[in-house]
Amino acid sequence: MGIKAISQAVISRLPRYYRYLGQLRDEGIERISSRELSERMNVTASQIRQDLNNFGGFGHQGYGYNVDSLYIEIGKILGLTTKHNLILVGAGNLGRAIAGYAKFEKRGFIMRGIFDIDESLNGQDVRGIPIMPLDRIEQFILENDIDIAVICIPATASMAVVDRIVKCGIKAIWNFSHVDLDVPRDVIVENVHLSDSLMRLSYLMKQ
Amino acid sequence: MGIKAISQAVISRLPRYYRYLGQLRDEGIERISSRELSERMNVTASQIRQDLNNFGGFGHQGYGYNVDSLYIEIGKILGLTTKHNLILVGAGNLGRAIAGYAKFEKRGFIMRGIFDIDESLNGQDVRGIPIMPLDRIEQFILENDIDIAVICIPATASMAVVDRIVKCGIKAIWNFSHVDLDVPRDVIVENVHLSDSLMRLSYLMKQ
DNA sequence: TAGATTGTTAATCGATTAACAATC
DNA sequence: TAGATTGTTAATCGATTAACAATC
Repeated sequence: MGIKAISQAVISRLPRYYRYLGQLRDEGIERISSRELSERMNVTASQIRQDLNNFGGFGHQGYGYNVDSLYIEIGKILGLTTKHNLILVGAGNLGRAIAGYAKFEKRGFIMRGIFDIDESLNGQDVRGIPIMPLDRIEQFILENDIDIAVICIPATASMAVVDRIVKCGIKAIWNFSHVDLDVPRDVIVENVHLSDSLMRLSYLMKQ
Repeated sequence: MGIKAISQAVISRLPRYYRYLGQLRDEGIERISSRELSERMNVTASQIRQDLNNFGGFGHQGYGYNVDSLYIEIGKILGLTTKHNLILVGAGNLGRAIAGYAKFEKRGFIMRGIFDIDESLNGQDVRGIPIMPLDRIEQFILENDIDIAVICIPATASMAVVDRIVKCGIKAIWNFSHVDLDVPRDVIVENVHLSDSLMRLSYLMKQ
């Protein structure tokens, strides 16, 4: 194949590069060397060059990297040029906060529908996105070409819903529930375990 | 000192161990071997034993680990036996969702006050936690022994607020804003970069 | 006791950093 | 051109896995 596997460590750093490059662009900075960027980001210049060279030679000897084009390239690598249709499962506080966050749409993530087990929410909406009863979720996924589901329901309820939506061809799950989901190998799960994060903070405070 | 530094990788795994042990306890399971736990958690038994032995020998040869006492020990290691007073900065949707999440209190994290630049929210509350104007934040931190601040405001506003609260002796920041905060070395920052997480998911979907 | 399983040392693997020839 | 900086190889460092003696 020629395509070598990219390590999780590298993948996790890509969004941060993207964020810094976006900021440099906003500041009107045209070019940057790996050394300058390394000082801003507090990493080694060597790491930046190694990371980027996993995906191609974006730099120019003696010049550095063009901020604008590197920003665009990393955006492509991250898949931000592809549109994704999302659904949210769980219209609680956290779910509503995420559905209400319009900025994701700039990056191609479009929230199409919200599902909740509480039928009394039926007919309500968040930012114009309708809240629907959970038993219509399969049909909605198939009819609206949904590929990402955001899971914001209690841990005990998650696995059952995930099993159902995976059967409909959902490709990725952004999981906010406090449980590790068991899915087929070709389904992506990205976890946001808030309580784990808070415990980590708690541990670090003791030191 | 005798205390060797614990790697970030190990620290990040601790909350997951805690979660699984809590679940085992709820299932009424009394003891577990590193091998059994490794199968549940999908890691190696060797890693589990190595990780735990950073903190002490919690197991018994020929027996394994006592679920209940290991759960308690990891809770202690994570600092969950210490009470922490929190404030929230930013009463937007995400902030309210976090303030509204009562479960953190079981782990000793008690939300004492909410601050927002929008003075019209003054007098409102979330779960009985008062929303106050931002200019009272310093006084509140000092008078209420606050050690953790949760930051849920736009990236552009974060650094200014963080500078102010760090001066009042805040020990840790749970940062939900999309920016890397620059703080003195003794202040802990734990980031929850939701957009980074979504980009990671986006990248993984392409593969 | 015999079997099971830990705690820990050694071996392996992978990721980060350093160095430098290539080259703009 | 001379200086700067990349892309990439080699060296180092750290984390994970394997192995096994200790021991319950």
